[in-house]
Amino acid sequence: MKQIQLEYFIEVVEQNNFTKAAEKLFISQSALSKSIQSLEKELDTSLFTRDPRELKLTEEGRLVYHYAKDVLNYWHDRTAELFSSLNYKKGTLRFGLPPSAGSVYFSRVLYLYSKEYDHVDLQIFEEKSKKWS
Amino acid sequence: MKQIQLEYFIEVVEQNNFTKAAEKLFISQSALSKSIQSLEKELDTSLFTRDPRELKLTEEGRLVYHYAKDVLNYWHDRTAELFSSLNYKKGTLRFGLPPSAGSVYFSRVLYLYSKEYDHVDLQIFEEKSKKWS
DNA sequence: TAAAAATACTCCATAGGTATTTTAT
DNA sequence: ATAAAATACCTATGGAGTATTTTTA
Repeated sequence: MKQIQLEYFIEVVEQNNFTKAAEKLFISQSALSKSIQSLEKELDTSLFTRDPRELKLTEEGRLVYHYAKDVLNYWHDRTAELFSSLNYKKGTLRFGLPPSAGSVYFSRVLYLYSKEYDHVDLQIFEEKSKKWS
Repeated sequence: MKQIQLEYFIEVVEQNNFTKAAEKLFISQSALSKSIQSLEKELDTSLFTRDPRELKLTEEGRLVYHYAKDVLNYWHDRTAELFSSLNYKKGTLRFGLPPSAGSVYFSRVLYLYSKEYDHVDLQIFEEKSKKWS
């Protein structure tokens, strides 16, 4: 059982829809589907009842959801503590883009970055070039 | 930061020696070395002072060791709870081998199995074939 | 019949292995 | 000179992508 699978599973539960969750996660619907299937296989249970009309968590799915939130929260909190104990150079990464480009093109990268370095205060903004200082 | 890196790091600390830790982990010394290096790179710190004569944890290494023990314990405990809540078919896997073969040949497989399925009570024994029942 | 998930492939990054080199006493 | 870690190089697996098919209200 990998962290990433639990992150993905949580997003599917919260969106109650694979396709929307995949968008939020910036991965393909196919990749997400396979990831959840591998989790179900490992737990030897099914986490959702799949109708094209409605996705519903099973009883086991509910258990796994609470478990996943719990362990990931713990992991993230302790990790944040570790990074501050290490006097990790916390800081703000200022990241400017010309308005015409639109930060949407960078979303996947920024998303991945913010997951990896969630102890860094990431600010994204768009402004005319004269404002940059 | 991956679970596996933390498991490896803990073993190196507890053996105080890369080569011995690699044996315990059933991976090559090279793979272990690279794994610890990637962890050091990610944390942007060095975890050991390396002399060929003595390996010593740095101050940061000590912090990371306590962190690693903590988060992995939490992860394992919660996971064990999840598996029992799922009425996971707990049980004993009895695994017999002819004495001549020697279970040493299966050690890597068994080691990996026991890490993956640590909620299963795994018993390993060697006996003459007449005793099997 | 349409929307959503599953499947069939292809590709690539990374974890691992073996063999060899470096390092410090 | 030696023991231990690092490095060079190779391989294979798993996670991701695109395109397509299946499913059922």
